[in-house]
Amino acid sequence: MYQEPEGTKLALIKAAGELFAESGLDGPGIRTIAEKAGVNIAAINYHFGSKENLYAETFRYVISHEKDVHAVDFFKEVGEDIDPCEASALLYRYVKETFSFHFSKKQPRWFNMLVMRALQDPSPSLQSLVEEVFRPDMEAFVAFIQKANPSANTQDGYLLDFLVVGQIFFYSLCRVPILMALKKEDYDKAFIDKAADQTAKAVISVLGLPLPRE
Amino acid sequence: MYQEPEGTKLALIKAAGELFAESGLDGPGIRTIAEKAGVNIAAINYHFGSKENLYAETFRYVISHEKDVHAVDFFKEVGEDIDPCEASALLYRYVKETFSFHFSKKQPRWFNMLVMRALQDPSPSLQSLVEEVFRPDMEAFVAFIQKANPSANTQDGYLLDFLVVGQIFFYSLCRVPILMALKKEDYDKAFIDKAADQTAKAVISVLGLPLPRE
DNA sequence: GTCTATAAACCGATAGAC
DNA sequence: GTCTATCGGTTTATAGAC
Repeated sequence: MYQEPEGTKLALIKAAGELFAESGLDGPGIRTIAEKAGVNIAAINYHFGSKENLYAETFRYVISHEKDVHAVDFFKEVGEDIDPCEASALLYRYVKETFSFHFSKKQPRWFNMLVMRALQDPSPSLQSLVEEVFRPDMEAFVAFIQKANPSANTQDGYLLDFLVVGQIFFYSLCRVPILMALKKEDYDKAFIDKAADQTAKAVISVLGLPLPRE
Repeated sequence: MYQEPEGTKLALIKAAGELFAESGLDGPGIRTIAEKAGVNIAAINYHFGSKENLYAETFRYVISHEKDVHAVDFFKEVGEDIDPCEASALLYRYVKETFSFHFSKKQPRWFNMLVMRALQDPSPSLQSLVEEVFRPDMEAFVAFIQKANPSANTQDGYLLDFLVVGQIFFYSLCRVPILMALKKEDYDKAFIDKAADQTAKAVISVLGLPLPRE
C-alpha cells in the first residue's frame, strides 16, 4: 500500500514534481528543489536517499493520486454486439473525458506533464511505466475498437490509441510553442474542448463509425 | 550563405547532433561529444567557441540540409475554387509525404528528432524556430484548409495542422515506448505508411472532405 | 529532523606546448 | 589544428553539530 507522504516529504515531492515535469530529472538541481519546497538541501538525502529516489517518489505520488480516465473501466461493460451509434457515442465521451481530465485545472498541470515526459526520457522505469500503467488501458481500448468494428485488426486499434495519446502528448509537451503560434496566453476551456472534439471525430471517422449528432 | 562544414567541424556537428537529439542540450557532456566524434575535447571550443554554439550549429546544419516537405510549396498553386475531391487528394499526398519524409531512412533519424525536441525544450531560439521555420508552413496550410472548406475558421486550420504535427512529434519522440508497446524492434515502412494513412484520413474526414478512393 | 560545511565527482572552458 | 593539463564553477551526497 502507498504510504501517504506528509510535511517535508510532501513539500519536496510537490516541488520536485513540478520542476521534474518542466525539464526532466537532470533539469533542476537539488538546491533549486529544496529552495522551492522551503526546506534544507540535506532533507532530500535524509528523506529519500538520493535525487533519483525523489524522482521515483514523485512518480509514485502522481500515479496513486491522479484520477485518470481508464479505458479498462470505461469500456468494461461493452458487449460483443455493440450498436455502431452507441459505440460512436461512447468513444466520443471517452476522448472528451480523457482530454478534459488531462487539461482540467482540477489537478496540478505537472501531473500529466511528468508522465508524458517520462515516456520520452529513456529511463530504467520506462518499461514498467509502459507495461503496468499504459498496457492495460491500451489493451482495453484495442478490445473495444475491435468490438466496435470487427474488421479492424489489432494494429488498427493501437494506431487509434496513438492518435489520442499522441495528441495529448503533443498538447502537454508543446504548450509553449503552440501558444506562441496561436498568440494566446494559455489554453482556455473552449480551445481544449475544440481539440478534444476534433480528436474524437477523427478517431470515430477513421474507424468508420457514424459521427454523433451535434 | 551557409558555409558547409568539413573535417573536424563536420564530425563534431554529426556526433553532437545525434546526442543532442537524444537528450537535449544538457544531455551529453562535451567529453562524450568529442569522444563520439573521435576528436579532442578542446576542438569544440576551438571550432565553435562554446557548447551552446555547437548546438546552434547542429541546428543550422539540419535546417539547411533537410529536404522537408513545405506546405508553402505544396499548396502554392491552389486556387480559391478547388474541387473537394482534388483538395482531398492533395491533402492526402501532403500528409503521406510529410510522414515519409520525417521517417524515411534517406536522412539521419536525428534530423527530425533534434527539431522536434527543440519544440519542447524552452530555449532562447524557440521563438525564432517557431516564427521562421514553422509559421510560414502553418499559415500556408491554414490558407489551404480554408480554401478546401470555406466554412472552416483559422482555429480549425491550426487544429488540423496540430493533428499532423502532433502525430509526427509523438512518433518521433516516443519511439521507444511505442515500439515497446507494439513489441517491435523498429518502425518498418508498412507501419509508418499505415500511421500516415490514418492521419491523412483523419484530417480529411474532420475537414468534411470526401475520402480519396483506395 | 534540521542545519552548516565540505567532500568527491563532474562540468564547460582555456592556457600553453607541440 | 591538435593535444595535455588544469582552472573555476557546479553538481550530488554526506559527515557532524545542534
